[in-house]
Amino acid sequence: MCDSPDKTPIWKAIADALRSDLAEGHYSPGEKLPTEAALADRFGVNRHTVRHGLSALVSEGLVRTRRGAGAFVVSTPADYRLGHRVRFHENLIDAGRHPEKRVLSLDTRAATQGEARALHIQVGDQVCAYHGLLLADGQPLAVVLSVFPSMRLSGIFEALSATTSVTQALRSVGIDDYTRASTRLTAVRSTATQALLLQAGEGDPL
Amino acid sequence: MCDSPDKTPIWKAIADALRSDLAEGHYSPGEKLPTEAALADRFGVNRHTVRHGLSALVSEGLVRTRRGAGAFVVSTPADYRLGHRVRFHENLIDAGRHPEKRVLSLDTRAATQGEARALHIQVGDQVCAYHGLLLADGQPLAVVLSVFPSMRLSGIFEALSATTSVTQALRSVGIDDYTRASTRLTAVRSTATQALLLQAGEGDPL
DNA sequence: TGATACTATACAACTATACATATATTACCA
DNA sequence: TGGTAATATATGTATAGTTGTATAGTATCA
Repeated sequence: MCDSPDKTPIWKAIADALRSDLAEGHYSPGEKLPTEAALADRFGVNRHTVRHGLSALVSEGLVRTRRGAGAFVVSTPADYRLGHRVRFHENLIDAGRHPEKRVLSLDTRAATQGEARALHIQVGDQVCAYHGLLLADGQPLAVVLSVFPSMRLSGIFEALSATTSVTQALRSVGIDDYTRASTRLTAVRSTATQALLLQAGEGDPL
Repeated sequence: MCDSPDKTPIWKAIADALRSDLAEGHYSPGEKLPTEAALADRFGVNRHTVRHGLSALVSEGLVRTRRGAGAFVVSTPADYRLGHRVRFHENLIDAGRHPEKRVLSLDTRAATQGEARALHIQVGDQVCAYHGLLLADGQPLAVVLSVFPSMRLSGIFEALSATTSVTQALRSVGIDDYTRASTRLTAVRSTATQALLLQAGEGDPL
């Protein structure tokens, strides 16, 4: 009965993610895609799973592979923008809820090993850890924890300190900005990637 | 035969046995448990019975399974504490930088104690953990870890499955909708992710 | 009769590893 | 400078192992 929400194979999700990358012009024709190993690492899956996804793109004629060389873009899907106006899930979460963001704490401390590795910084380097709670209509929607390297944030901190004076008032604005800024991010690679993630199931880089 | 007046099902007994093994440190965090086949052989039962027991541990958050890889002991993270500074880091990404979002992994698992408390859900409830990396101009800006209660995300999951079924055609539309809908989530997501990471500690038993 | 618990079998999907083979890069030498 | 060999890199292929899922069957108990 309950058709399990995860029905998309990982390889297909990967194919979709790459296809959307192509459509976004992230890779131009003739350009070389990342190696299978790199992609496998990025998606946290096995190389064969990536290969499966790549082979789909190859059979679609979007990508061509050359043994020993790599995978190259042949053409970019043009029918990507065509809008079938199929409003399926327009009301997934919105439905007119207004979000709220609650700051639980903010702290400056040294980066842990994992964070350092992820951010390409030293283990001891200072990072800014933000801990917050996201609410929708008063209901907790998610706990959030972000870690930023202090170095790269120095400029931002200045901007922030300016805004911090407003404190709470800033909150909504902050959300707005963040939202807008990350909207692009989301659009860039999200649905496919998200689908992939859903399936990916913790690709811990052990 | 089963002549014994068993009141407790076999699968539960198996779960208990494994749980006590874990409690006694017989398996260290991150370590791989014996395969289902091996366990089935050891306990002299069918593989599915072992799976039933294992799934209990999984939903308890003690164990995590990866298809094709095996079952692993979840690394029990010490709850970390953040200080009480109040500052903001909201609009980091704009400032004209080129943002990128890279998905590291996505996982569905049981909520930890802290997460459950923050989200007002039960400890065992399923949550969707998203792990990503935020880049600006190609440089890693932040690691993000978000935890969402699966219940409240059911709509999104459906939406995703829907889009994947329609494949590409829906995608552009899906992205649009998704973007708008998940804008808030994204804002949340970035922060939430962190919490998870810190907890996960990302044990690198490399 | 029906529900529950377990068994049995089969297949799909993903992982892990190893090796073969083609290409790219570098080092070396004339 | 130019050509060749050696090395590293990347794809192609093969094999085996593991989890996920689906289906069907049997035994027990209420």
